[in-house]
Order: sequence, then structure tokens, then C-alpha cells
Amino acid sequence: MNSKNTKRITIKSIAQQANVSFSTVAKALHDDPAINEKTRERIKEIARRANYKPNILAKSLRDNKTKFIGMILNDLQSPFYSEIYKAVGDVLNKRGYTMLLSDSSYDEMLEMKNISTMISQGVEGIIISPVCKDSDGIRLLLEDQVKTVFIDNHPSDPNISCVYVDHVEAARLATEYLIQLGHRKILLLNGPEKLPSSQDFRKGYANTLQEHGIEVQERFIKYNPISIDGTCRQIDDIFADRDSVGRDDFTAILALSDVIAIGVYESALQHGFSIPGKYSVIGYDNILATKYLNPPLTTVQQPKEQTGHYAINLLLDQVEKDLDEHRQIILNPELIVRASAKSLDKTK
Amino acid sequence: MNSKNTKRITIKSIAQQANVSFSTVAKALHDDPAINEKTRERIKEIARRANYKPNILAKSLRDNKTKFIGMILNDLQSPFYSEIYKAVGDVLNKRGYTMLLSDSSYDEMLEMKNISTMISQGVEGIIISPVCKDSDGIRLLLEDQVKTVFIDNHPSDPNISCVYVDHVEAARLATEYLIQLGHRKILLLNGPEKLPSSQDFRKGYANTLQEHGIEVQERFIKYNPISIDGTCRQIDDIFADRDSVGRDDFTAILALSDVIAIGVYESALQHGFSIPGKYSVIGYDNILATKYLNPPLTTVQQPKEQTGHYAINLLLDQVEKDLDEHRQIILNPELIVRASAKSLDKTK
DNA sequence: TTGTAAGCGTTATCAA
DNA sequence: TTGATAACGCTTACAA
Repeated sequence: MNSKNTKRITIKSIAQQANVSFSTVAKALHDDPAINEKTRERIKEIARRANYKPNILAKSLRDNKTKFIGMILNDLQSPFYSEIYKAVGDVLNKRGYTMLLSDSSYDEMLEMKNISTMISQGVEGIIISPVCKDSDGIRLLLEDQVKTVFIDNHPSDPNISCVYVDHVEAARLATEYLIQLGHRKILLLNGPEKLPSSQDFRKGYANTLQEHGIEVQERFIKYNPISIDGTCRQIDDIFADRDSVGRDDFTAILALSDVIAIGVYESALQHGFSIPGKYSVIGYDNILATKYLNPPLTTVQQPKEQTGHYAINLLLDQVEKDLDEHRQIILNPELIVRASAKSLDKTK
Repeated sequence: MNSKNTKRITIKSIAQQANVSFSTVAKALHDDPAINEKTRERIKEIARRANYKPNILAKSLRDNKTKFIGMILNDLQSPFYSEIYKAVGDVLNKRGYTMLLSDSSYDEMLEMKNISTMISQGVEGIIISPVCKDSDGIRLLLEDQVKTVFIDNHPSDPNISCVYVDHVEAARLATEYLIQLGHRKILLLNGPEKLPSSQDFRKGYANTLQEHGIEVQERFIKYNPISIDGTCRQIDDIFADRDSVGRDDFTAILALSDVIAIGVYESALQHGFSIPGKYSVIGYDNILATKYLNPPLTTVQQPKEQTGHYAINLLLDQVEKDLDEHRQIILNPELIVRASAKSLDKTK
């Protein structure tokens, strides 16, 4: 906004210049045919020269429509999310909306604050990747009847729309594949424990082990931040015998996210172990560049762009038609076999 | 926002319930000591129970402060930008601001629209990575005296603050290194031609060649979108002899962005050439995961988080102190030697 | 201690 | 064809 000394151009200031009332200016700028063509053009010319831009806030206040859509994610930097909001942003732009973006950093308090602020700002709808199920923030969203679409997760309340990939199935796909390759001791690097996707992923992992008669050991399930550093610290603990799991207790690693998998790659460099020689590794998301890693990362693909498109279209439909109809869209994960996981038999 | 049938909680509606005037409510909610403690608590309790959230837009309209900061970038999805706005977002959050984010997609028209919308929305400042120097959008920014910080580029007008990495130097670093390795025919994959960073990068490349007595050939400088696909199409053209450059005319590739470099990796897979066997490759940005590529990508590091921090602090200082002081912060690039570029001598 | 009124920049209704 | 007026929700003198 301008410095205090430069005053804003408004319909009023234009009215003064044009020697008409401000409501005449308003009409002229809206091409109201009631206004004399000459005055209209004269006014529009003045507005143009002054670089007049309507104050959307004032307009919003008046007609109770802001054209703001809020987007609340857990890590703006994550390539996983960025593909999603790229897709969302494109649609928003085309349909004349503006995106308010904020980052909850996997923190329930911050999420609450973000939601609250956005409601205050009059967002017409929110796309959120929730920190956990049933947080205060989510309760607020429900009580205030804010149009909401969950992504990356299904809400426990059916009164909310959502678009998500079936994480249970994703973990099943990966675990099944590892078992086929002969792995029975699989370390699960599962991100933040409260994260809904983490819980589902764990379920898919555990179910599949059980189906194959393999015991699920809690000590094989690790919760750490989704970051390269966080992952390295976990592996460091294992290699320094500070963990209940020893370095030779497992043969494969399943990661909740490709970023975590990349953390394992970093660890491999640091500790000098080989992938998939020492450990087979499978990631999740299929983010940019995983195909070109050394070795190419075997991972489970999430349709990220699709997620974004579905989510924003669902939301905008609700917003524009003022519907209270809810839909749950479940997308399918897909195993992408590359070279970071290999058969145990051949290695022995 | 709520459905049409659910009406919003306002100080007025609370006033009705509490049987006081709406200004009493306003004061009570602001802990005005003038209000009787009992009434104050009673009012606050009603507000709490009703989940009252102030309408920030109305407040903004009144006191001409929105606490909105706009961020306009060229590709939301790019890992390069996402590290930057992660940093910006963190600061914004802490200081009570909200980020409006939009994507110009390297399109001058879109940029203009984005700027214009944001001004309409009353942003108090803008961080922009401009599509080109001297666009209409930038002119608008100047005329309206919007507090602005350029990133990834230096404005031709000194009246704008900026934070950027010296792209000329970055290209020099990379080119110098390639020349040291014995390369003299270096293909430059330089992104969109109008992009300011592209022009600087080219300059650094050309200057360095000349300093070493190597002729700068226009046909070696290619302009393509910054994407894997766009890069592949360029290499395809070369391999299909549809280009003025033949596949054996050069020994190294310098890319304006790691994303482009990754495109070359994809091409290598498709056409079966080896990196650095056939071509040495150097990228720019040092985005996530480039360290683990096969081969690890030699690239030039940009301090992205730092860029974000400097930019937002610079901007917020201007905004909050209403200063018209401008600063240009130049950050230094750094060559990161890994394994995608190698000496020519040894290959022969 | 509480209430009244004006104003922020719009839009829309009604009167002139 | 143009102008006056009220309203959106909030803050803040000022009056009671």
C-alpha cells in the first residue's frame, strides 16, 4: 500500500476531479447505461489516468464475498504439496479467486491459528491438509460451517468433503512388494505420529505383515519429522546403537515420504552403506527427480496434480452453488518399481 | 464463509444478546478498562460461546492496514521458489501477516493481472520475481508507490529494493570450471529468453568464454521453458538433427536451473547417452536431491532461504516504518563440485 | 460506565 | 441522466 502521504484513489476522489457525485462515478465505471455516454467516458478516462483500482476489501465487505480461498498445508516447501497447490493455484487464477496460503508445520496450535485467521479474513472456503484428526481447528471449521475440503486425509466427520489417496493401500502395495522380494524385517520410517496419513500408512504396513504371518514389531516403527535431517538422526541412532533396533536387524526400509527416503540416501553416504545392497528402500509420493537418483527410487506414486484439481473444483462448486453436499474422492496409489529395492535372495 | 442462511456473528449481534450497544461490545472485546468488569466478562463470554471472530476486512477498511503481503512468482511448483517462500512464510506468520501468493507462469500479462489484483486487495507490500525487466506490472508498482522487493533479479530502477544472487557471477563460476576441465563447446540451456536471470546468466557465460578467447556462438544458446519436458524436446531436436547444433558439436551443457539439468538426465535415459561421459552437465540453484542424483549434479548454489529472509525483512521494515529507503542486497553464488562434469582430457 | 455518530470505499435503491 | 442515502463490520472520538 502507499505511503501515508500518498492518498489512495477512490471513486470519491475521482468524483471531485470530474465534478460529479461519487455515485455517478461508481455507475460510470460499471458501464451503467443510465449514465450519459460523454460523462461516462470522461470519468473512465480520469480513472484510467489515475490508475484507479477498486478497493476489493470495501466491495467484499459490502457484498459478503471475498473471492479468497484459503490453503493450509503442513510444509510449504515439500515438493509433494507444491505440486498440489500449483494445480490449485491455476484453477483459482482462472476463476478469479485469490489464494491465501499458510503453513501449519505439523503443529496443531499453528493450524488452529491459521484457520482462525483465515475465517477472520473471510475466506469463502478452505483446502486443508490437517495435522491430525479431530483437532480444535477442525472443530472450528465444522461449527462455523466453513466450506472445507480435506486433502491427503479423510476426516472422521462425513460432513466434510475430501480428496485423498488411500494410504493404507499405498503401504500395502509397498510392503507386499518387499515381502515378495524376501524381506521380513522392514523398518518403517513413518513421519510424525499424529499425522493421519502416518496412521493409515502404518495400518497398511501392519496388516500386510500380518497377512503374511510376519510379526509386527513396534520397535521397527519409527516416528520422525519428514525431513532429511530428521531421518539422518534416526539412522544415526541406529548406527550408534542408541536405538532398540540394531543396524543388522532389518533388511528394508519403507518411508512415508520420498523426502524421508532421500534422508536415507544421505545417511547411506554418511555411513557408507549401500542401497539396495544393505537396505532396500521404498518411498512414497513420487516427487520430482526420484527417478534419477542413485539408485532410482522405488516408490509409490500419488496423483498430486489430480488431487489439487479435484479438491479445488469440489470446493468451488460448493462455494459458488452454496451447496452443503459432501463428497469423498479416493484416488489410487501406484507402485513404481525402480532400483532401490531388490530381492534378498540374490544378495545372499 | 458460511452458507447464506447462517448469519455471521458480529459485534452487533453480540450487542443484541448482551443488551448493550455495539460500541460497548467493541470496547469490551478490546479490554477497554472503561467498561465495567462484569459487563466486560459477560460480553466476552457470549463472544466466546458464539465463536466470534472479528471481520478483519472491515477493520482493514477502517484503519487502512490489511496485514497482507503479496508474493508473485513465476512457478509455484519449482523447488527453487518453494524454499524461498517457505522462509518468507515463516517470518510472515510470526509477525502476524498473511501471504497472498500467485503465479505469473513467466507471462507478462498474468503478472500484470496479479499485481493489479493484489493492489486492489490492499497488500501492504509485494515480493516479486519479475517476468522481465520493465514490464507494465513493474511500472504500475512504481507509479502506485507500492512497497516492493524484487527477488531473483535486480530492477533497472534504483528506487526498488532487491535481494538477488549475482547470476553473471554464477554463470562465470560454472563456465570457468568447465573451461578448466577442457571444454570449449558449451551448450547453454538458458530458460525463457526474457527472464532477467536468463539474460544475466548468458552474460556471465559469454564474458567468460571471451576472456578465454573462445568464440561465443549464438546457436549454442538455447531458450526453452524451465521444465523437464521442455528440456527434453530441445535435446530431442538436437538428436533428430532438427537443430543448428549437432549432437557432437558440444561436450558440455550449462543449465540455468537444476530443473533443466534434470531434464538433461531424463534425455540421457531416453537417448542412452552418459553424463558426464558424453556431456558434462552443470546446473544452477542446488535444489533438494541434486546431491543424490546419478551422477551427483555439479551445480551452483543459490542461498534460497537467505534470499527469502532478507527479502521479507527488508519489505517489512519498509512497510512498518513507512520508509522510502531502498536497498540492494547481492548474495554470492557458490560452485558445488560433484560428479556430473568431468575433465575432457581423461575421456579421450 | 455506556451510548451515539462518523467514517473507511463500495454497491444498490430510490428520489430528483 | 444524475445525486443522495443506507448498508456492510469495525474503530474511535465525543456526548450522555
